[in-house]
Amino acid sequence: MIKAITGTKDILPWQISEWKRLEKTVENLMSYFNYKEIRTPTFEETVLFSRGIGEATDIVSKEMYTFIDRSETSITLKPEMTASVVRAYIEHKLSKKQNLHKLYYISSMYRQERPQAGRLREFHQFGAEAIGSNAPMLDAEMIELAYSILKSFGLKNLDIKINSLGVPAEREQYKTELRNYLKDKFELLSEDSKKRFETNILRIFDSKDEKDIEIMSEAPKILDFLSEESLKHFEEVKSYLDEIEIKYSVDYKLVRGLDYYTNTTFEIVSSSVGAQSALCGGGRYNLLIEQLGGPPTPATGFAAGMERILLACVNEGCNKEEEASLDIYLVRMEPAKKTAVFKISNTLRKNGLKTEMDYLSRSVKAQMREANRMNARFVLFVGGEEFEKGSVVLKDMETGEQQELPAKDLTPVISKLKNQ
RNA sequence: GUGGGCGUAGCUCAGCUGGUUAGAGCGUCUGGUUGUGGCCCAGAAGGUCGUGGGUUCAAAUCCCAUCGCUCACCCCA
Repeated sequence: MIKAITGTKDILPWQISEWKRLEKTVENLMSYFNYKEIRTPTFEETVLFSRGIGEATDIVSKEMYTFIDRSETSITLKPEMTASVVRAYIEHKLSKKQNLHKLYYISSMYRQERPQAGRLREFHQFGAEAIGSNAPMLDAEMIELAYSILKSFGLKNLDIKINSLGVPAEREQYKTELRNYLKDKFELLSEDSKKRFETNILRIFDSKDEKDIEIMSEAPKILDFLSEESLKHFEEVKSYLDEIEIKYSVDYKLVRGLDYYTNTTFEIVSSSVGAQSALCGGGRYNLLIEQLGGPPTPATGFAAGMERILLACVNEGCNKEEEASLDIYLVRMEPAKKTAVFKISNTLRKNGLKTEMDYLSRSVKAQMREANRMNARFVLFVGGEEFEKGSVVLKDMETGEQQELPAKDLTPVISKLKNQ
């Protein structure tokens, strides 16, 4: 049996309604905040991501789906959207069009990680990017937007965590300080953290090792290394959140894994999913546009994992079962009436009625069971002595009432169904 | 990449101190008088017991390998 590739999933018909509900929620809120949708290709030149996200990050160094195509170009399936959106922003010279662009997307992403609860190799994200302003208000709006979508979808048990990573110079100084602090404690660190000491020292804060946590609780904090300006930006973001009464906690351990973040970073976590509890993450990236060859442009954004949101929703019981519905089911009483039924279905469907019939030559009883299972509002019997007289019989599946109607002119049936 | 758990019917699972034709519930299908659903009743279909090897008179059951799923680490959304 051929199976779906590891880490990919089919979304089956009965799961679609929740996906659509989430997509609609996203579209709604995005429009309230005046974000415009953007769609970019599924794959890009590899260099876009290696340069944008950072060569040393896990995503680039070991998780990308990269291949050489027939024209010898190195292609990569997008592992995230920000780099692509920025590429489009630069390529189409959007900065010339207007100062600020507020963009959103809903799309699939690809990363070759080991699958687990809330983590797939092909997964879906929605997100927003506001390119062209350094206003702390926009950072706050970004958090408000992400939070509003999750709330509006029906999620509870959410926590917002924010932090500031400052600008690169400040961060470098902090890293140096951190290295000094950890130097004589190095041997006490876990094996993973020893590696992180070299690769990405900030990530040691993320460690779940008890000893590491103990060591890091005494470590210097990034907020103490921020400049006046960075600190002011951070304070403003917080005050805007306070103004609109959005609760958050400052988490100096919140370190994003992508290289391009500057100043504000945030994450929204849920206690309703497994270990992969971050439903949403984002922050400011003021240097990325320039780094990718565009004009120096400040920007901020976020991305949210749709599978995780859906999972949290199921675990919280906030999902809404959509009742299957059918306006009318046509029951064929004798095999010979096939053509008549087919013609009637054509008329009803042309008039905008959800119509179904039997394709398996089953008994009347079986057809009725089917109509019931499909939750048909009405059943129309075609055949028998009534049909000989030129009539069809309409049955209301709720009340059980039946009435004879002329087969030639189905207008009364149609208007009855449309009016109810 | 590392570690734990699990692979028996479409689904959820039982059976696993080795022993005749491998079970249940749900679902599906067909019937319960000429042409009518839901509830109820009856019957039926449906399984290479993940795959390959080994031990044995005998393997779903024990051993090994392999593949897959899953959870966690890692990382991230």
